[in-house]
Amino acid sequence: MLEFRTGLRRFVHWSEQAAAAAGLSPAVHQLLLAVRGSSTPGGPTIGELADSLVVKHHTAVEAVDRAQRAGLVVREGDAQDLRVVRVRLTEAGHARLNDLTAQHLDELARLAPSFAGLWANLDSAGHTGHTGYTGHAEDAEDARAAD
Amino acid sequence: MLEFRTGLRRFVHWSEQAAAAAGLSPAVHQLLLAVRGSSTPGGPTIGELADSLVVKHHTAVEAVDRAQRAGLVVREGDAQDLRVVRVRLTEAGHARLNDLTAQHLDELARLAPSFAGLWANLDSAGHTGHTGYTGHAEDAEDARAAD
DNA sequence: TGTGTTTATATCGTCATACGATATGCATCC
DNA sequence: GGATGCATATCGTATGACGATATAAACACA
Repeated sequence: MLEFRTGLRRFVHWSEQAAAAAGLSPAVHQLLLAVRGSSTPGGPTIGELADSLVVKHHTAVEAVDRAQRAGLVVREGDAQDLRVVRVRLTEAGHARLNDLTAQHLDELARLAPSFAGLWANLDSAGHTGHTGYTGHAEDAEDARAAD
Repeated sequence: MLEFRTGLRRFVHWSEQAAAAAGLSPAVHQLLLAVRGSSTPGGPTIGELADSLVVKHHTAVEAVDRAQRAGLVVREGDAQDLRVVRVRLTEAGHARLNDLTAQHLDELARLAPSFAGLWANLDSAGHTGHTGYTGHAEDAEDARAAD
């Protein structure tokens, strides 16, 4: 489990470094990914982005602010519902993102095999008596091993 | 890929909520896990912890400071090398951590199946022509799909 | 033994980012 | 056509990460 956590951290950390090297803050990078990954016609709304990034909407607002200031996305008002704002990638945004995506696919391909093994372990660990949370510290040694 | 990222985020976010509910800041929670997970006899050093958490050593120092102030770990000087400090969990630290670990195993067991599927996809995506990073934005559509 | 280099830990100031509380404007529904 | 609710935006605050820097012990070696 510690191994799993550390592996995850290493990937996230690596990803942030790569983004920084391309001149993107981690948050903006994630935002661009979320915008590109959206399947909503006309582009995602702020609320959808917040959901996708698992943050509150005002956090998404700030990320869009920064990305827009950097010229990577644009806000576009929705014609139907004047409350909603749709976010679209600019050409610059696309270009910046494509550079990073290729690198990420490579890195993930490199990591996937080791992670797959860890998942298998976690999966079986989950079926060996830990499915009932008691709130007590009855089996510290067992927990430590699993972790 | 966006799905993968979002899933990861959801897990991390969930984990932070669970830690907060137990009165632990995310950083301290991760620190306790790293201390417990260490196999170094006598307990991990600050440097080992920093490595395990994938942060700079002064970031680990701060986390240990906070955890120590909360009574969850103690610093112990090394007898051999007077420069190094070893970190050990207190009883309170163990107790707090055990509460959380049981929950985490449950949650991971719940998530493992869906993640396993995503890994399989990523694994194959990595072997279909993306192993050479060109630095150009030649195949935006392909990248978007993979992401 | 003395001096320079490396290693481990700690301190300081700063920055990015997330949050809660709150505000504003538009939509929708009796 | 008010009441109610939702999408977006603003403000102040807290956490946590970093680079630069400091201190002290260990080590290397003349």
